[in-house]
Amino acid sequence: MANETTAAAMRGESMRKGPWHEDEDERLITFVKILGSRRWDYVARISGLKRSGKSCRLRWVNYLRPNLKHGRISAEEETIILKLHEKWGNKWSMIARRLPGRTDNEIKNYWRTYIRKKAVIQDHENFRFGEDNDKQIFLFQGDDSNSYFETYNGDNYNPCVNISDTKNSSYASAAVVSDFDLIVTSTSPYETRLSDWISEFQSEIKSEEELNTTNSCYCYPTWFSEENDLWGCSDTLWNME
DNA sequence: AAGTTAGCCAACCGCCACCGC
DNA sequence: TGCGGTGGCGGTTGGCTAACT
Repeated sequence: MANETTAAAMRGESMRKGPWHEDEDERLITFVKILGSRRWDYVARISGLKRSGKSCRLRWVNYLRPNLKHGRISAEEETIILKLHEKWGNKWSMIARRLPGRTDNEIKNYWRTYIRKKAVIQDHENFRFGEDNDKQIFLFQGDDSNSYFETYNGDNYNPCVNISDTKNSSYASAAVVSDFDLIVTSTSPYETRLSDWISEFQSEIKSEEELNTTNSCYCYPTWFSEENDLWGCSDTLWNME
């Protein structure tokens, strides 16, 4: 761990990092056959690989272990992943145990690249109008140039308000928001991404405001007010409880 | 043909739980 | 009982490559 590396450094060893070479793989396989796939620190030391035990374990589990399947996830596997994720959430190792030959890392990567993307697209295709003040609301602009808001319930973003529908809105209009699409759907911790986004959004909006373009429209969610402003990052947007 | 962007995936990092001393 | 070492896990990063402009 930090300490594994530190310990190695204290022994005067420099740890290798980065991609594994073929000869390292061969050596690791040999020593795992002899010593077993348990005491990784021991395997790392005895084998003479200048890798941490953790790194050895990871390489073995994700790449060298026998009976690993490499290649595309099948439709059946995808179905299983979807079902189990729905049931267990991001318990990648649990899900992986139900998919022989697949690693948690592989499933995690797959989820991030394919399934999530699909889910987002599906959301957008099926988006329905509605309003739910108990949820957090975010501004989007889709491909079809319809701006709308989405709610976040802790797991998903669900479209809810078409802001072009001014009759229905407690949202004031003032300036156009350009080219926003799927801004809040990324997978990093929510607050971090959101605050990054807010910063970018803020500068973009402000510059647009300075231009004072016609055909423009700011859209404020219901919790927005002079005292409680979006850019001041106050209150409900960051309060997920 | 060269530069840029997006997608993919291997590997790393940080946290936590467990275990033995 | 507390502490250090270790393994496991989920989140994140960075590099490679293919696709696009």
